[in-house]
Amino acid sequence: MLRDVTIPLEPAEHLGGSATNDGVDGDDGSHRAVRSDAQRNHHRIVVAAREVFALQGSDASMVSIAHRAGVGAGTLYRHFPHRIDLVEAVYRVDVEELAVAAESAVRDLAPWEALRDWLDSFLRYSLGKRVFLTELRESFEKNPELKLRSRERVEQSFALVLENAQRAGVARTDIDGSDLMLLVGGMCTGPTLVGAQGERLLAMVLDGLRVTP
Amino acid sequence: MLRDVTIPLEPAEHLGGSATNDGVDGDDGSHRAVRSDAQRNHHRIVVAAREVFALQGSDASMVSIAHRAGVGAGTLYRHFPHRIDLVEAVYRVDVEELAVAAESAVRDLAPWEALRDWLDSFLRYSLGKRVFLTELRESFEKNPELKLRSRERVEQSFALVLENAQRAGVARTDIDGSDLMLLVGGMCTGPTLVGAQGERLLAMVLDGLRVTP
DNA sequence: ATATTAAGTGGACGAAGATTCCGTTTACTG
DNA sequence: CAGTAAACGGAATCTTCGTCCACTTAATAT
Repeated sequence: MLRDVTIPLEPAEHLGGSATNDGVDGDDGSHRAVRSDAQRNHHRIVVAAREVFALQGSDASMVSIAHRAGVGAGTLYRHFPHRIDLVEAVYRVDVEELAVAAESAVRDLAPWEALRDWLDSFLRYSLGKRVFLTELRESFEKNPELKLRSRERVEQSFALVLENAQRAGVARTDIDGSDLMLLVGGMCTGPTLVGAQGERLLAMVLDGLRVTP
Repeated sequence: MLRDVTIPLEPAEHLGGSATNDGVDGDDGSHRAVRSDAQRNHHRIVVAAREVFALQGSDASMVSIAHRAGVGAGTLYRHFPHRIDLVEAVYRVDVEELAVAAESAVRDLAPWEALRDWLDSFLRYSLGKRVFLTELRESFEKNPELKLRSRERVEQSFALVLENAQRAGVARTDIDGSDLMLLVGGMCTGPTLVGAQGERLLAMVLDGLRVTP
């Protein structure tokens, strides 16, 4: 996938950042366009990072990523001031897919089935994207003030499917989306999780979630 | 496997590694007793670590702990070859308390109440001992082969209260102690957990856990 | 007491990684 | 083509982990 869906790029003005200006020149008009080599390097770094993360896990060093991308450390840090920025760039597409899946589930399925199916998608996703969830968790742990876009996007999806089920009267109303994300996300980032175990636990959580008839 | 019941609280032994020469070796006969300064330093390091962890959180450096204990880095590493060994030593008492609480709950309460109460204790404990759970999780993530005694002790407690309820027919039988620990522990190590949220989620988990009448 | 000796000590040291700094290069613009 | 700001890259710095080893000391033997 080289040219992916044009993700609505945001002004990117959260703290310190403005790092992930994704190659596309926003026609502000007042300043120069983004240089072509910068665009190219940005892309190469993301690709290299994806490869290295897949290969070495989440303890890959920044310099090794820079080296594989064929750029210097300074260049990497110019584009991604913090490690988490790079991680977010790598997994942006996946997160977007999850969010879209939540929306289609809500649109196409009955409320309870939408909730169940999307949680199941999330679970299967987690099993493959442990690196991402781990990194996310760790940066958030280190600095809870940090607003992580991908995190918020996922939280929105949790809220979407849950509130949809709550409005339909099939899910208990004393918990909210971030509660549920804490529970399911926490279990999915557990280092010991294996496939069948996740399904068992998810079934139990769904039983606890369903409104008692 | 039977495990030796640790009668004394502060024998100067090493954890981890392969040398599981545990506790006060009674009649090895051939070697010297533990030197008094070694014993003293062991204790001072644990005390210093407790203070530093409480003060700086889990990202406290080993050298800063060594310095506060008034010993060199080498001494610290002699006593605690890995960071997790130190963490376990610091929180050993707390873990033991939890385990004892599980046993008394099972002894003194009805099965379901024992399960509920102990999970609640675990939750309240987690809120205060975030450092411990985080460290535990991280070392386990880095090396899943590692056998961590405190982790096993907690897992045993989960299994105890759960299986007790299952035998009494009040808890679903398709999950086991480590499943439950993954779920509840995962949620408790979440960086965003706050008091009321934990209680809400725990109530839900208990609903999902209770056998449907 | 004193000598012996193995265990214990502490800080210097090297590896490794994160992040910054800055002289040089390069792609746009006029 | 020249001017310029942006981007580059890698050397330099900083921090922490963990090891090593020459020296010290407490327990034991004499």
